Amino acid sequence: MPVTLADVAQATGLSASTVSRALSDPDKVNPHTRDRVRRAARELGYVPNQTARSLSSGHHDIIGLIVPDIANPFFPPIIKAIQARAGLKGKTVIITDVDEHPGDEVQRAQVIRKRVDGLIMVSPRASEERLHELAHLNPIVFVNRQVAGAANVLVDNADGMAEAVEHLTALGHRKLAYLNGPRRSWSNTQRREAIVAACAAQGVELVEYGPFEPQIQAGVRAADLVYASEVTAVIAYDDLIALGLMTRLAERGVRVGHDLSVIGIDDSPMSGMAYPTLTSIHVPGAEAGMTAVDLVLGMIENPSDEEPPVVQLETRLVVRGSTALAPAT
Amino acid sequence: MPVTLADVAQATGLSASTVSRALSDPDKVNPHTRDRVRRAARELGYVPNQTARSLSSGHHDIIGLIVPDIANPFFPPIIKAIQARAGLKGKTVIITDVDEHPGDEVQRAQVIRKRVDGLIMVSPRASEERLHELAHLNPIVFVNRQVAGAANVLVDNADGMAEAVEHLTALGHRKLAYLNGPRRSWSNTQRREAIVAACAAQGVELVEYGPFEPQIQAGVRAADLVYASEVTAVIAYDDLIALGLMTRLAERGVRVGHDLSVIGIDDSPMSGMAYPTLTSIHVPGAEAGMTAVDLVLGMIENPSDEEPPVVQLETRLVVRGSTALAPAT
DNA sequence: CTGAAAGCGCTTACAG
DNA sequence: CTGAAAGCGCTTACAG
Repeated sequence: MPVTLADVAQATGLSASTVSRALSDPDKVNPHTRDRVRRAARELGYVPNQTARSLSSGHHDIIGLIVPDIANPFFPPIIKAIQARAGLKGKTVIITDVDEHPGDEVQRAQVIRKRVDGLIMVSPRASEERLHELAHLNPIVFVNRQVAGAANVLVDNADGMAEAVEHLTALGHRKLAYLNGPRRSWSNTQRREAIVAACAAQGVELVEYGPFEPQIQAGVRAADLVYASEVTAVIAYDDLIALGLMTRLAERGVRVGHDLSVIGIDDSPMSGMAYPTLTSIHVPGAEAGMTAVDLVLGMIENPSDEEPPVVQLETRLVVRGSTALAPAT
Repeated sequence: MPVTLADVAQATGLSASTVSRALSDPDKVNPHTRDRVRRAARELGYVPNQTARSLSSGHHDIIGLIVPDIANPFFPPIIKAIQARAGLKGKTVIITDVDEHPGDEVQRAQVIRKRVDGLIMVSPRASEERLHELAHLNPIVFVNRQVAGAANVLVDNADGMAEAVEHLTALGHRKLAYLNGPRRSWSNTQRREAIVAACAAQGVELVEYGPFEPQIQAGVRAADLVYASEVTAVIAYDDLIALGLMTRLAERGVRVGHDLSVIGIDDSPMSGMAYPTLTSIHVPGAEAGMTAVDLVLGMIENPSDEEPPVVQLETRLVVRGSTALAPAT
């Protein structure tokens, strides 16, 4: 039923080979022939069958993207940046959401790898051991997660975290809490180590709570722990936890940005819309996504046995309304 | 390099046909043979090439999903519901985000249609005329958008809107504003007609503003118009606009849920987290998504020339903190 | 229950 | 510059 290459060949009286070339490698064909083929193709409504093309050419012009949770506002900007960048280079991206199930990450990657030319995995939750299994399948780049020996786009939490602690110190805070992200989360380990170091360096007392899932509800739970403690400032593993925290504290009569200061991480779009607006550590997600596309395309075009590239990006603090002078004691 | 069916055939001394059957249609093969094949496949690390399988079988076990904007919190729950439901039936879904470009919707659909068995389009922005072009390509179902003669999962805005106006009337509001969504948006037309009808029926005065894009920033702009007007309550095209509105009004000293009542639409996860929490009209997105999967799979399995199915789902009002008694005049 | 053969719709060396 | 042929890795009637 659908129009095939053979139909176009027949209509023009040319061979399938020539039609194929005219359409996908025009330089190898007489300009006049090329135009004739193109016109016929258009008239017949010919659309190449990508599946057949992939099978014979061995490439798909598709990049696979695996993310933990598209409902987490940290990811959409990254996904969009990746799609935009890939589109610019003529590649399509197919997205898989694994719903925060670490076990699914590797399995889903296995399933789609034969359909894609390369993979990007953003903030994977699986163990490094399991991620290693993937490193040799396709060109693959890991974003926001260090995997030894693989291509990585990493975000250095240290700067932003140091700025955050510095900011709080300058406002007179002497005792603060860190709300941990998920147990075994690589990002959380990075963030935790950065804040411990920053607090030690700046002589600030630190208490920790958690682990908490990166969800608003977890922040709501955290609020009661914070309420019962004596800290004057809180840094949360991410904006979602921070937002849940603020909501619940408001219910209990705590004025965030007055009685208590709160800092989130990710600088997601919602941070500017919360009440009060949320001071947050900006993580360059879109930039990381674009970089990942460039890396993976480079690896596809130019498969080498050299050490895979590793790119480091920086974080920085964005000050808004949720941080203020420590209350007088 | 990768292990093929032929490798497994050779290893077992069987033909490729038998190996193929043992793996994908086990009932057609001697149980003993089947086990032998499976063991060999496992040992060799054989993974079927889906591209080849698709080319010869003619199906992909993939459903294509096209959404306007994954960063809009209305969509992730729908996407997740679709993925979950499809996964249950052994299908994979590939998501395409068209970044609110109506022109891309049809084009992207054309591009992926040869790679998928069916399409789901959620809240498409393109003209009905253009959408009609797609209706005959694949099995396709349109969610949250009426396209005559095609399979539709629709959401009836009338009930929720009537409840919203009723709720405000009961609180003493007599003059309210509707913030329109995008010009030419089908949903906006539905919502607008529903509110006009509800206000007329209940004797409430209505003023309109907009069009506004479904983005927080648009709500911020809307706030100043509302501020300058004399309404005591506002219903926004969606939660994002409502949230932007609330934020900006708070900045200007208006106490939402006291001086002014605000109602959003979509009941997105953020509505419970805003301050005050946002009264919103619940739209059954997840349910719509699951229904769409069932419809499209039904159409794939059972292509008929009968009238494509149309399912209607209901909306309802969820009351939270942003609506209150009209201020005494 | 199993195998040989054709075919899915392309691409791409190889000749000419 | 163009064509005939082989091949990508499977599936699936058709025989036996």
